Parts: sequence; C-alpha cells; structure tokens
Amino acid sequence: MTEPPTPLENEAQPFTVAGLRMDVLEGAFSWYIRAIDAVVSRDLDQRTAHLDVAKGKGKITALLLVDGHPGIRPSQIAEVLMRDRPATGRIIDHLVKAGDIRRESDAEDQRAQALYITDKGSALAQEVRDIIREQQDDFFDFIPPEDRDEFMRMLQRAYINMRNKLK
Amino acid sequence: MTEPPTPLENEAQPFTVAGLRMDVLEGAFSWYIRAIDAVVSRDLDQRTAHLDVAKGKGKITALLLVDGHPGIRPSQIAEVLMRDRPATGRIIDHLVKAGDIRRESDAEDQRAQALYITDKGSALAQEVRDIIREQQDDFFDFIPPEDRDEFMRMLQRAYINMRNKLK
DNA sequence: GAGCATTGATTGTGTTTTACAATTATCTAG
DNA sequence: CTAGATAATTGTAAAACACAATCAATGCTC
Repeated sequence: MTEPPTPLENEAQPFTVAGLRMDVLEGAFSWYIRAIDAVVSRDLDQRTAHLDVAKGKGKITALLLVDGHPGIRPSQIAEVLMRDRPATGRIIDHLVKAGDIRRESDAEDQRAQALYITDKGSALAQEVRDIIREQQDDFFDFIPPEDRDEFMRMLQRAYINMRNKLK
Repeated sequence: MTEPPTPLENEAQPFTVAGLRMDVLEGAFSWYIRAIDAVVSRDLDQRTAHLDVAKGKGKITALLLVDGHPGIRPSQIAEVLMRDRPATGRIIDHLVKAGDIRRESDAEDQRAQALYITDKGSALAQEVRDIIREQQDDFFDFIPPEDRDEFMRMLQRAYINMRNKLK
C-alpha cells in the first residue's frame, strides 16, 4: 500500500498553482486571461527585443494597421487599441522617430494626420508577422488542430461582447 | 437595389475591429488574450477602486492566497504571481500598511516571513470574492452555461502549458 | 565547525505605461 | 460668424515592472 510516486490522473484532482488552491480565482475566467496575458506578453517582448516594436502592447498593432490601411488616422488606431489619443500619439511618435511610418496631413481634414508605412516599416511588419506566427506555433501547439477554431471563436466572441459592453 | 441599413448575418463577413481588418492579428490567440485582458483589468480596477486592492494585478491574488493559506511566505506568492520578489514584496508592503495582512517571522526559517490575514483583510477578501463573481456574471453571460466548462478547461490547459514552458 | 553556495527578503534605481488636464488648430452647424 | 465638436499635442503625475546590489539566515561539504 505504498504511495504512487507521481499523482494519478485527474481523479478528483483539484486545480492548484504551485501546489496552492486559488480560492474563487480557480473558477474566474478573468484570472486565467490575466495570467496567460502576462506570459504571452513577456514572451513577445523577448522575441521582439531587438526590434523597434519591443515592449508594450500598442506598437505592433499600430504598425500593422498602418501597413494595411495607408492614410489611417491616429484616432482610428486609438479606437482599436482602446487607448486615449495621448497614449496613441506617443506610440506613433515612437514609430515615426524610428523611421517605420511617416505622418502626412490628411487632405480632407487639415486637423487630422494620415499615416503611411515606410520601406523600413514594411520590412519590420513582415518580421513581426513571422514572429506572431512563430509564437502562435510555439505556445498553442497543445491545442489539437480541430479544437483551435473552437477556441478562436470563443475568444473572438468574448472580445466582441466586451467591446460592445464598453460603450 | 438599395444597400441594407444594417449588415446581414455573418455571410462571409470578415472579422474587423472598428471596421478595420487586423492582418495576422485576426488569427492570433495572443492578440485576443491581450485585448480581453485590457478590458477585464480596467473593469476590475473600477469595481475595486474604493478598496485597498485597487489597481494592478497582484494584490487580489496575494490577499486571497494569504486568506486561504495562513503562514504562507512571500516567495510562494511570488511564484504564483510569476513576479520577482521585489515586486511581490511591495504588494505585501501595501497590504500590510493597509492593515489587511500582517507579517510574522517564520518559526522554522528565520529568514522567511509568515503572512496572516487580519479581520479587516478577511472582510476585504469576502468583498473581493463577491466582486470577482459579479464581474464573471456580467462579462461572461454571453457564454451559454453548457459551453462555460469547455472554455474554462481550454483556458486552464493554456495556462498550465504556458507555465510549464517557462521553466 | 569553517567556509561557501543558496535562499528569503529589502532597498534603490531607471524605464514604461497609463490616465487625466489643458492647449492649439480645424471643422461644422445654426 | 460664432459655438461647439473633433483631431492631435504637450505636460504631468501615479503606478507598474524589471534589474542590480545588499543583507541575513540556512544548509551543505569537506
């Protein structure tokens, strides 16, 4: 009647983190989202450490938006990022200084800026796409291919519902 | 042949954010995780704004851990939080100053601290549990009850796999 | 039991993020 | 042509986060 060396299957095995029960957090979607976010973001920071888009959560999105939507305005980017305009403006500053995008004045509205990708930024965007795909492969390989669509749909629904709830 | 006023069902309707295509990010788990995290975290900050645990991602977890595990050490909390010890130490400072937990010296290891909840902290923990549950109800009501377990299992698996990948 | 690496925690520092207020310039409605 | 709304910037302050350095206690090894 000796104890087995490793725990058996999940036979009434409670969920623990580092051996500790997590109270209500065990059943809280938000807690997993936050924890996974921390890991993914840190990992992404490392993978992009040598690039202009390193650190923070807005630069990559801003760059790809400008690449995909020539003439886009900062305020549109701010809406996607769910940030205020000052925060978005500083992200754009950063990319402009790095030479990845450039500002022009919008022809139809003199107040607004129209943003365009540069050659350097275009190359960077391609690098970023590869990194995103690499991370996806490395981190989510544990999801069987047939379950990926399901997980993705759930995340998309969660995202859409939350955006709607905001305003 | 007039345009319909509202978009029809999702008949080949591509995924957009604020009307903009999102490039590779549309298929990136990490992007949804990050975006959802931003919404959930901001919302949680608002709900807890009047409490000692407001702002930041570590205080709630730390408080509940101390409540559920009397005598727990800061380093154990740090491992759950995936933060370094300085960061964890400051979170504990904050809760100690607010009178929610107290430090004692661990009997078995004079270097280590043993943390205990106070009456004030215990009441706070109960408030926090209610808030977590409220947020869960408000934000994830769009998931049909029969799908919740599935989503939760996926998130848990993602979390466990990522933790394992870290070390 | 003396030395030495390890572990637990704190302090200090610098970089970023993030939000809020105030300002300037442009556009649009009445 | 004036009032109010919109686009963006600048300034500022609070907070998060990571890294290095330090100090103390433990435990292992010879």
